Amino acid sequence: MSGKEIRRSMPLFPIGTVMQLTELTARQIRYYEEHQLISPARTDGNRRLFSLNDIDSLLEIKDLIDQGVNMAGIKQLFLIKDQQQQANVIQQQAEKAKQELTDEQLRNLLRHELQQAGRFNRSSLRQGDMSRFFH
Amino acid sequence: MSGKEIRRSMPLFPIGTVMQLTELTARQIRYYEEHQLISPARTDGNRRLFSLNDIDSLLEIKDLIDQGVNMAGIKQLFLIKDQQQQANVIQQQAEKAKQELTDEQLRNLLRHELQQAGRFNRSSLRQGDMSRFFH
DNA sequence: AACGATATGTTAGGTTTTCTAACATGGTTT
DNA sequence: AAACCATGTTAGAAAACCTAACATATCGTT
Repeated sequence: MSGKEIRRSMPLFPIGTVMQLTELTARQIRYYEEHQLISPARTDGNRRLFSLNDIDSLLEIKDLIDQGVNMAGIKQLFLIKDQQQQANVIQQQAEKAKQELTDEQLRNLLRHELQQAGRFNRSSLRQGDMSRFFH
Repeated sequence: MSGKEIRRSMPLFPIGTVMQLTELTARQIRYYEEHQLISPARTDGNRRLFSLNDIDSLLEIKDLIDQGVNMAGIKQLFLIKDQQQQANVIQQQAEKAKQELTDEQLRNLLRHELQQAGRFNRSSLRQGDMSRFFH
């Protein structure tokens, strides 16, 4: 339950490993970083550490480059993808919020009804109290 | 479908990353390797590269050491665990083989029965042929 | 209490990997 | 042809890692 699991965003891999995993050269990887397509973390000693997400991005970049897309194009595509993801997150949050709100409302409703019932009971208990006929 | 996915046995992490992930010192990690509790791969330049499995093992080792188990004990525990896993694999293979055999047998049975039925039909068609009463 | 073994720390010297920065180059675009 | 883009190549420096050796604290055993 602590920070043991490996998250997709954890900086784990040195550039050498990433080179093998992606079949990109160090030069290419650094160039793509230079153009802000990725933002690998750094060690205290200034060495790059890549996450699984970074590797995914690099593989996407590689694909797109193979298809003739240039840096600017890839940047735009990534922006749009981010926006979509952002939209998805918001969508999910909204959904969740709605769900929670519905629950909340349900609880309110329930409480309200109980109170109503309570009044009812009270008034029904205090038989003979005609104050309810006056405002 | 190619070798893209990250397997638990892939050598990926340098010792520095593993140190952070496991909170073990380099000295400890190398010592455990010396005692053959792990066998990380090496780069061409002789640097250790650890897999997710290695990291799992190291976390287990850490746990066991915290519980007072020594190298020899851990080695035995790992041996037993390996044997059990091995047994499980064999068990699964047996199960699978049995399944396949059963299917095969079923097919054989079916064929056999059809042949029998065929004979039956034939014989029933060739009414008057009494050879079946002789051996 | 002394001893030896175990697990780990520490240090030293050497090698590999990675870093930045600069310049080189082949293909495109203008 | 000139400029640009993506990448290669090189050089020098720094970080990370390697092995090997020696140091040390904590044990269990004698």
